[in-house]
Amino acid sequence: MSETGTTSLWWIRRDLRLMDNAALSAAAARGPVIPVFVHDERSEALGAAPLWRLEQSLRALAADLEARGLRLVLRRGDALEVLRALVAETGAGAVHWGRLYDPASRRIDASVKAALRDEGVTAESHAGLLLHEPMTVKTKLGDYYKVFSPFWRAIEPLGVAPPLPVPERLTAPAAWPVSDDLADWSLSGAMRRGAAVLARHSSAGEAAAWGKMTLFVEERASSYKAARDMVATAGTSDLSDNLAYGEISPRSIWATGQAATGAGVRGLEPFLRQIGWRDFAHHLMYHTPHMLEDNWREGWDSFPWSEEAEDAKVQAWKYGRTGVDFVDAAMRELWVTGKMHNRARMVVASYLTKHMMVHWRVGERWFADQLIDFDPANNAMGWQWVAGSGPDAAPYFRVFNPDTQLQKFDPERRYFRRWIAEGQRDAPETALDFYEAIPKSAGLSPKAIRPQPIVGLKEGRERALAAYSARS
DNA sequence: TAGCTCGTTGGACAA
DNA sequence: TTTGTCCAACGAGCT
Repeated sequence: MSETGTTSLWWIRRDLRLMDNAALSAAAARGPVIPVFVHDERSEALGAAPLWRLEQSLRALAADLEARGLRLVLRRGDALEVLRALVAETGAGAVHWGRLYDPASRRIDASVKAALRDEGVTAESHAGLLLHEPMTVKTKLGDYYKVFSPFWRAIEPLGVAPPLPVPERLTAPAAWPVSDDLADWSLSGAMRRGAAVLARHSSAGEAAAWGKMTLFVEERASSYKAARDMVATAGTSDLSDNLAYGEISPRSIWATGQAATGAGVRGLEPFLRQIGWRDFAHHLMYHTPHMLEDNWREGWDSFPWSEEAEDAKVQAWKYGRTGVDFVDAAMRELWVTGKMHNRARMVVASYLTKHMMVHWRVGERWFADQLIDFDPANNAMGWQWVAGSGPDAAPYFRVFNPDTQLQKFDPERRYFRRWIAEGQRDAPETALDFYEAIPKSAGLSPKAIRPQPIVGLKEGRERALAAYSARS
């Protein structure tokens, strides 16, 4: 395209940001950039909350692009067909994008790359989702890692590549291709009533992500190690959904953490280790993609888990009506905020898979529909870790006791009161929001009486342990 | 290679 | 109330 160089498509995946974006930088270095997001419902069936959150992220990115004289081009359909059509419409000579590591995305990447190159178009994928590429981290014997600690010991000393700045020059093309209207995609449709509730509790976009990062470094990092487990305390970075959509990159987080540590801020190490866990989950998904669907350890295939997702007890779990305080509070936090405290995730997962003896897949699917920070690798690894079927060495008798956990990590019952309205005279907004988020057909009311536990803690634990030791 | 050490997140019970 | 010990015994990764 004339004197301004080659026009490139920046194909946006899970990297809705301008900073530290290798694909955007590579495109911008060649000339005009056309940012394009392809919504491909057939190859990526996102749940209700992730779709809602995607819309927020797309809006924020569109505004950021507009401020720099660019537009966000939205198209729906098969990625390769859409990109081909755009190349033809715009005369673009290159397509750049950020790599993903789930099996479906890898197949799409490979086919897009091969087809475009065949047609003489430069097609390049770039790293940026993780601290380190999953294929580059290997044990001394050349295998992939199956245990986190040695994995972390291997990558932590390596440091990470410094983040890239926002490209200085972002040039618009001579003419913009037509774009869908985001509103027509109805990404919030599946959330129904819940969308308005979620909107009160989350903030999307690159600027919001950096706001959280700064707040964390300045006010939370020093007490993170102890506070991160206290479920009623705002002790974490709260960046999980921003990370899930790539509004901030892990390399930027790493660099910010290192700089803060250098400036004397303490406590960043355990936080950066958590970013390492995110890498580890993707490392495992890359090397053992069956982890997303099936037991990572085949030995668990014979375990007598129920998979009745519509069972009344599973419904009670989903709607925070198990009668177990910690579990119910956490499941309601999920309805209202689209997130759940990490410790609470372990507790509700343990209760579902052990006390209730329901397959982790049922819980994993529910989280995939409800979490605004949904990430396939993190979600599958987390569920399999708790269930015992995953790559981890926790002994099978490790069954969380929700009551003990609540005493330990919510001794003043602030978390419980924040989310459970029943029995409170002046229930807080957060607890009442739950009734606005759930379907009216659920027929729940804050005036209801707290139910008795659907599975008692003692019997549940004993039944699970018996089933585990009988496992052939 | 064979042996050694260690493994994110726990619970129950006894002293 | 707090602290220690056992639960049951695998397998990853290193040396």
